Amino acid sequence: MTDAIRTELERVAAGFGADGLEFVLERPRDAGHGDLATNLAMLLARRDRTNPREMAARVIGELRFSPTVVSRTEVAGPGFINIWLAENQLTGAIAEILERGKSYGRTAAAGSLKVNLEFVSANPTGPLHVGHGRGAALGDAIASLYEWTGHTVTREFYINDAGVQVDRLAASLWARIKQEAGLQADIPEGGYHGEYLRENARQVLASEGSGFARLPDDEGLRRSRALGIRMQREEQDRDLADFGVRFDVMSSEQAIYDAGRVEHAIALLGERGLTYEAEGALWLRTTQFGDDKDRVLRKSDGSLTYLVPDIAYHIDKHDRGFDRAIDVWGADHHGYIPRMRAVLVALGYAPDFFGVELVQLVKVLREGEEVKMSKRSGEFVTLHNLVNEVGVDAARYFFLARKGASPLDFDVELAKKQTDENPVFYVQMAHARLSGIFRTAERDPDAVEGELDLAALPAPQDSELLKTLVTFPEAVARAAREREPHRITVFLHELATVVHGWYHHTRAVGAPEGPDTERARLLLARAARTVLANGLTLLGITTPDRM
RNA sequence: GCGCCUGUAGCUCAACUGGAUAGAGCACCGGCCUUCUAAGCCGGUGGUUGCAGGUUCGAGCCCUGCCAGGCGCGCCA
Repeated sequence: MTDAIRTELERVAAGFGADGLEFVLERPRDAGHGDLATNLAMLLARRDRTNPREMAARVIGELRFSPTVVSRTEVAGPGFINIWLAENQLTGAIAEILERGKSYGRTAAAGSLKVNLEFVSANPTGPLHVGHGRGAALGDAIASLYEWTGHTVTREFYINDAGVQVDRLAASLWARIKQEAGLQADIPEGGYHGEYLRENARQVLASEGSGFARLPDDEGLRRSRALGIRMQREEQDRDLADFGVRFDVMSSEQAIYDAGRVEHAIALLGERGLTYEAEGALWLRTTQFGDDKDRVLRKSDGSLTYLVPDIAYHIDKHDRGFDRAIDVWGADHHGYIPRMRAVLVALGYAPDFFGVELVQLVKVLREGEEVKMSKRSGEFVTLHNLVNEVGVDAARYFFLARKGASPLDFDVELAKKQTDENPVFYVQMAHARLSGIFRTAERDPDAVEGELDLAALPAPQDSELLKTLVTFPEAVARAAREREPHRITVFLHELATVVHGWYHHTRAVGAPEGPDTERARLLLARAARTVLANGLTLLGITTPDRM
């Protein structure tokens, strides 16, 4: 809706010799400041060191808006240009919601990108915990935001099935198997002590036979490794599926080794002159590309550092033709970003090819007390338990209610509450109430059609709702641009507030203002229900019709 | 010691790439059910945006220096 206005402002800006100037066109907080406002004139005045209000007047003099688009403009405050839309703009915007339905809010990107979004990527050494859940919710929502703005997304999970961690898993499981069979064995240093491995051990003995525990250590370890990875992977996949997260591609570190891509990566870096030998090790010159020290690729004992398969993996993503590789990482890995970026820049990839979204820790609170997590001892809050307790909708909403970089307090009691204190219920309730209107009217909401008659919507709550609805596509676009899904939860909460106020103060079915108003309010209710549903669906949250 | 993140109402957080009078929820106080879901609505109390400077028409946002918290700084992953 604002495209035509932006285009005209850009034309005038170009006339002032400010082609491509990045000005803001936004909906002011204060309704008295118009439907839209721009700081264009203030930016021009700054450039020319002239009076911003005079510049605003000159800009307005150059603007040629159709009266069917803009009804009025004014200079305001320090030099803002406030713009009032023609009424039929709002009618048209609502018509667009009704027409586009489930796809309202989707926009086509100027240049459609092929995006790889890697998230969760947990070691296959134990159950997913709440931190993984936050990463899963965030990654999935960012992926959806890219899709909603016209890009193609591959959701990808990287399985670290080749490193030291899975060696420890194998040794730990092997020890548990022996223990379950009544033999003497200890969990090794740095191993996994969780109860889940005892259970896995019993499963192995049940399926493979009790003789399994008496295999020679090398064979027992080898087979424990494969079985352990498989069992952990299956459990993780089940937890993710229960959480509503689906991956397009599961990549395996081992497979990258097996395909020779790791050695290939070292060779490639060598060819580019990016490596050197020193102190018996092979080093990578990451300092030339923004890292604060060079990094070892091959240790003096001949083994590779974990950096190498990660490099190979990111080269692989590039080779698969992605324009963007976005990784969702735990915040404790942030020190790792400069070296990975340095490598990819060194290889000549575009600077914005690689991006990282950091996820801060989740603190789980129960009755005001922190539930402590310790992976080493195996006592931690699993995603599975959390979802069982509070449900997928609440878990997703809570994980997405804050930007990823902020630490999150997850109040289990609040998430379970079925009252308006709980934001997810508050938002879903708005949707359910709108659905209730159509039950009362005995109408299928999608069958309510016709042109919206603004004159039949006299209540201030009517116009507030109208104006809130049409900002949804911009909210989506911005959330996508910033990779910040929390902007959608903020929008949804605001919209829900407006819906509840509208619902309370006005009546659709049997509207006292008459049948024209009833017709218009049913259309408005349908549009509001659509937008709420689209926002919730984007975040992977259900849209109940009754609660 | 160095780097990254964070610091906004009693608590949890927003704030549209530097805009107009910093906003929500919870908590607290006071109202509202003959009404499509009171699982809701309306109003009120509550702020030196950690501190001190700087940049400019304008700073919660940018710069500098402090303070506090978290994370990281390995030929571990």
